[in-house]
Amino acid sequence: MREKSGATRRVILAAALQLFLKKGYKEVSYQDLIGRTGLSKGAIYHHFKSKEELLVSVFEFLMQSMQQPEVVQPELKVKDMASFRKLFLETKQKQFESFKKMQAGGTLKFNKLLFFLEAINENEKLKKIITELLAKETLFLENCFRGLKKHNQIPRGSDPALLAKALFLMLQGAEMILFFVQNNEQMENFMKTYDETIQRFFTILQKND
Amino acid sequence: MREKSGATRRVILAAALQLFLKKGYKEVSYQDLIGRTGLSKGAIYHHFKSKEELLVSVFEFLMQSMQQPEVVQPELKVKDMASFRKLFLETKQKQFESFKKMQAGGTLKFNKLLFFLEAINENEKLKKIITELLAKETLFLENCFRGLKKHNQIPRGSDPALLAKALFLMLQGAEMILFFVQNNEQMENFMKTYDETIQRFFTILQKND
Amino acid sequence: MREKSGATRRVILAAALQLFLKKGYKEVSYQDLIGRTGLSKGAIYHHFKSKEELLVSVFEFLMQSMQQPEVVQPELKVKDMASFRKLFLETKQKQFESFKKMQAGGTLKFNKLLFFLEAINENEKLKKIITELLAKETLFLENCFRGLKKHNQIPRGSDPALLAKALFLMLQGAEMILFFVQNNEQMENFMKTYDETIQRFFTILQKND
Amino acid sequence: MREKSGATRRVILAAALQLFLKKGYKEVSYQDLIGRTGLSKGAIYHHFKSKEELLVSVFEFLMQSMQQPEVVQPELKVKDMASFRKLFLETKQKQFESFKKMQAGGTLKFNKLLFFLEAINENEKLKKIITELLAKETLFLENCFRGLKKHNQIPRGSDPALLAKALFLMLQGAEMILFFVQNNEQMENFMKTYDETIQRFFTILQKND
DNA sequence: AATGAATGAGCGTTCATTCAT
DNA sequence: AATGAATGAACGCTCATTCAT
Repeated sequence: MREKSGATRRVILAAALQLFLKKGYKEVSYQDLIGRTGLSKGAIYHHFKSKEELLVSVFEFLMQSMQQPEVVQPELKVKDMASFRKLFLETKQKQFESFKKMQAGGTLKFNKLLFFLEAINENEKLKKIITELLAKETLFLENCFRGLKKHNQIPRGSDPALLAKALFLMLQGAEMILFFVQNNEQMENFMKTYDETIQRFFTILQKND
Repeated sequence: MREKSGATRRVILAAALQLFLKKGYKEVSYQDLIGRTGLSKGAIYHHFKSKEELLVSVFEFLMQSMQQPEVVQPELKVKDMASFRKLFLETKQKQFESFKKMQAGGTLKFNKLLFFLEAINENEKLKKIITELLAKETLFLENCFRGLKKHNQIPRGSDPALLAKALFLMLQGAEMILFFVQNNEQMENFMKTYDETIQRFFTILQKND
Repeated sequence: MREKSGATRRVILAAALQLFLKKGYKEVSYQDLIGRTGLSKGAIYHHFKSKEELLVSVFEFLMQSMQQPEVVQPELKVKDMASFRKLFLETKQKQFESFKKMQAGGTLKFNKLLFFLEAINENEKLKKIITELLAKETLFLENCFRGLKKHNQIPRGSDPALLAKALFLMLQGAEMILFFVQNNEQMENFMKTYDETIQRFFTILQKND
Repeated sequence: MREKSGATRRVILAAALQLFLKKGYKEVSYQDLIGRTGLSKGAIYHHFKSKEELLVSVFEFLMQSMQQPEVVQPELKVKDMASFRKLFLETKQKQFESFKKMQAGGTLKFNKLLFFLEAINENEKLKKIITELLAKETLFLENCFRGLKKHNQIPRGSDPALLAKALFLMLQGAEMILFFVQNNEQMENFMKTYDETIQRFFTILQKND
């Protein structure tokens, strides 16, 4: 039965995404892709004319799920640390779930960091995409802090942008440490780490009120 | 004689280190190593019986230079933010320089992150080494904060361990972003980023005194 | 309807001819054919059931244009060297032009020799076609020499068949050298070479009158 | 047993030469080379770092045998048509034999023409080598005609250079026809063709004395 | 201690061809 | 008549590793 309407394309993308995140881009061979898709080499090449093109497509595919879900005016939703935590963790949870759906049952091994670094090395264009993603995440945090400020939940004179930047870096650092330390990354570990980091940040922030 | 043998070993290690940091472990071939050392394939195999063994050796070799130089009692040296910044940056600077010396004239392309991630994927043992290195860095920061606390430079009731952890994560996050954004990593970029991050951290810490 | 079908067939033939002459048979892929015709793989296979069948068809198609245009009784038209040259060059010119028309605007890259050799290797039947073509060219020359003989333009006792064979070989040799030496074969180069070769031949022939 | 002193290299060259002449450059795969040499793919790549480098090396290897054997002053040896024929055929014979020796027992399938054309297409440098080879052959013929002229064996006023050029083209043409017509090229066929062509040429030359 | 010849598995990619639609 | 999805063999080439010298 000849597939239509991009179904095969999506099968390849999902398989490639899982494999790339598990083993890294370089380490994934067409043999692996064949094994996981059940398709022939030729079929894969029919849809993506090179491994690099596949990488770029997978990347864009991934970005759809990594995208900060469109949170409408976080500055209105965040009133205190509790609502901040709630919103942030819910948002991340949604990300993971939309990502999980993409995986279509594959194991969620999630070595995002290695994959991103390799992707950047391979194709300049992907660097820009990642940079934009990171900027969006920072902006999201900034808006949250704006909400907090309005409710006097952060020290007077604090700059939401600065706080956002700081927390963002901490979150990134924490995530990175996870990649170094964990072997079988699970969503729960990430969520726990995010939560701890946010709490740590607020502890510091409020220590001297 | 023995001396000479050790010398060859070191030649290989230095070449491998440069190449691993530049291209990543997987991407480096024996061909590359031959090109940079001027030695034969057999000679390299004579000193390291596999690529993985070479990786481990290079890693240990690298760790010597990455090692937090033995700073004697940082808690005695740090009195205020200025002396904190000074000590931290000087320490990092020394690290870079000892590393530069190892490179023996090679270009300092420094994709540490990719290399670390690949190394961890390749060999479990290396994960432990990295984890220890990170712990040492955190401890160093903690001792610095202890010095600050003694001089009442941080809010009363603040936990030096907590502050250390937070700053450490921010520094890691900042370093990571650098790898994503920079192309030609230079020592200067790292130093500048470290400095900015520290200053940001203190701005937040002192905002509400 | 039927017309249209024949038209597609001709589109494919023309594209294949150009490509075969430019890159050689083996080097031309269906991808190339798709690129030049704008048709799909399936469409080409619909008209020619294999690459070899396409080759044979292209070959026959080419032969129509390579065919010695039906020169009526060249022995009546050739009276001296001047009329010989004129007739021969005009005939060749017509060949080129009919061929150019076939190309439908494509660049006239004309590596006939490579194409012929590959074609022969691929399909025994084509060898016969080429052999017949060469025989026809020789016969044409022979008839010309008969005309010359009638007007006593060649040494008494000379055999027109022998002269034809000799000149034919020279022309073939000259053409071959062109393929070795030229990069971008142009009709002008061929015409010039033919002319020079004929003149050389007559110089030798008449040296001792 | 590890081979030394280029023996393996020579094995590869001889095998490649036979295969290239038999099937043409493009058509020969590393699988073919492995089959004929008994070596592994890696071994061949150890000696020639690409197929193109192998082509160039084979070409130079071939040229040693194709080289017009150093005939000392042919103009002194050639006195009449008989001695001309003798010298020319002996020289060709020597070429074939030195070439046969290179083949080391392989079948003498000799599709020189296809191989040359492909080689030229592949690598510009080889074109120059061929051109020089052809020039040398022409010069050899010219010197022979000089000898004939000295003994008044050619029409007064005839230019040895012109005669050489003409005969050379005829020989090339004759050789080319052979490639089109023959399937299993044998030395004998070539020798016979050369001889016939020379005789034809002289018949024409002397027809009108 | 050091060389470099040899191995063979595996890589990404291209190819002519088939066939359901 | 025409499309394009799918196949799988074959391609040139690189790789880490072994080993006789």
